[in-house]
Amino acid sequence: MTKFYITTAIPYVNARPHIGHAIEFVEADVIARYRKMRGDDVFLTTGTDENSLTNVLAAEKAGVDVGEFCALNSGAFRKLADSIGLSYDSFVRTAIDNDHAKVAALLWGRCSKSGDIYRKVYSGLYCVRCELYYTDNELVEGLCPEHRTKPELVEEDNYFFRLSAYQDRLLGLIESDRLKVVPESKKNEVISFVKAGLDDFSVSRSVDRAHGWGIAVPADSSQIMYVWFDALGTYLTGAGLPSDMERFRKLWPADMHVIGKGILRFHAVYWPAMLLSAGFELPKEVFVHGYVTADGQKMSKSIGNVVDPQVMLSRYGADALRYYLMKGISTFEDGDFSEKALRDAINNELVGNLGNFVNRTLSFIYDRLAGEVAGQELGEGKLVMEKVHALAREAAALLDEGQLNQALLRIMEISSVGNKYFQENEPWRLLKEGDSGAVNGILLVCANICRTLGILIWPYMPSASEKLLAYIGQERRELKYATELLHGFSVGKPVILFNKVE
RNA sequence: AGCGAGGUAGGGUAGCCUGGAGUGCCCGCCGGGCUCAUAACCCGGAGAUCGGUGGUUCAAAUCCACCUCUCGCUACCA
Repeated sequence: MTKFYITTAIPYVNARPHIGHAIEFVEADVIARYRKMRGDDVFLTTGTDENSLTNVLAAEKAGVDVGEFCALNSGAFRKLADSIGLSYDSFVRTAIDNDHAKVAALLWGRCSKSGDIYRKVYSGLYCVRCELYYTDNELVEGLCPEHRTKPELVEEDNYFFRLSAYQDRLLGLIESDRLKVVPESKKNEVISFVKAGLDDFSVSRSVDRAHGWGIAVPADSSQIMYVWFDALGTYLTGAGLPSDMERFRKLWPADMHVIGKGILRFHAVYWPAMLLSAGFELPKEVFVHGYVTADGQKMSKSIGNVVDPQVMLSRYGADALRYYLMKGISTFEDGDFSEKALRDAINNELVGNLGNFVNRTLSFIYDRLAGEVAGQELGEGKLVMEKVHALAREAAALLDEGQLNQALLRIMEISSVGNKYFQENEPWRLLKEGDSGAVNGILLVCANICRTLGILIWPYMPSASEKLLAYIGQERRELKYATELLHGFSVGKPVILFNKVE
């Protein structure tokens, strides 16, 4: 059994989850479930990133204790993960997970031992109101782009990581796909970023500037780790380091990090460099998805168009939301979320195409054939099954490449093929004419198509899949069964898989 | 300004890497069929100078150059 260790990025908890977080959860979950269907031993890690100054500021603004604030928002992310059906095996909270603090310290210690962490006086232009350093070219006419104020020249003593030393090795690893960056366009971005030259980056903050929040630098109580330094370590923590070394040895290195495009550098440059320095194996793949806009506009609090996934879940359920996110938004590009489109997809595709095909097939068998179809000469149905199986193999090949959106389109096409076949062969007419042999053959084909569909939709819509497979008495959902032809079915009374929305 | 992503029928998309008749999908529109099914399904049709110009080629939505428009990012945002 091949192990497959997959991670989602860990979101900041400075605000509640929005629809963009939901799409990442769904994407990672679809891949995880697909790998399970293929027979892999899958382990999925997620969690929340809590040691950031952003969180402290957000908590102060809300007038709440930072710890409570993080716990509250982390809970909201966990609730989203649960309700959207993310099949995670470990959930790391960076602020309170004991193992995680140990991992951060261990990582620091190993990088330090390699000689890649050093102290340096850093001076830069600092905007007090942003609490951020700016470089000259970020400033607009010498002023903070946000506040239009003149930044102060601040000097601070920090630790730095020798990223510059890894430039050539990183380039080689990424170009050769030893560290695979998907899609190719993102790989090219990383390559040009690395080629432009890598600067060492600061990996600590003064306790003062960090407002005392975060993981302390080992043996220096005046400094706190830069939030990304500890956050990336989550992937090691999730795998079991350091308390469950047996699991860690089995899972590491990660097979896939699923991330949004905004944090590509951290995952494809900083993180592998840190791992090289610390002497850990590198992850195999960084899988980068786009961002989601809402009704054509960027989601933002000021516009007031932030889509709350929890509201969508309560209105339409996890399967429908998962379906729409995977079908309506392309896997690697930015995409638009609209509730109208979601509702249309439910009514026209889930209900009209998939749900209807399953329903007309199963209710026909149940009502008119006493719930049984048995082996018959399939005739033309054989060609239809071949087409269905070809589409199933195509979908699987696309899923292998991470083309989640394209694969789902193929799967839905199977349902269209089924509807067309049913329509053209008119089993209801043949039944009246008394040709029960032909009717049986047609319905056997349709039942087999239902089974193929039931298996293939599992990564996308697990509940509907399980329901459907249960109705036709087929619980097995390994991928190999999706292209297998069964010669007999016994179906129970069908229940509606998807309901129309008004 | 720099970097990045896009511009394909009324709307939304796929195709572009690995050129080969504008090929496909979803919605909308028009007409027809059917009645097993959640007023659903099936068939047919109208509608596109594939952003523009130039180039490479026997052949370009697809490759190259330039132009134009839109959008995003610019370090702690999935």
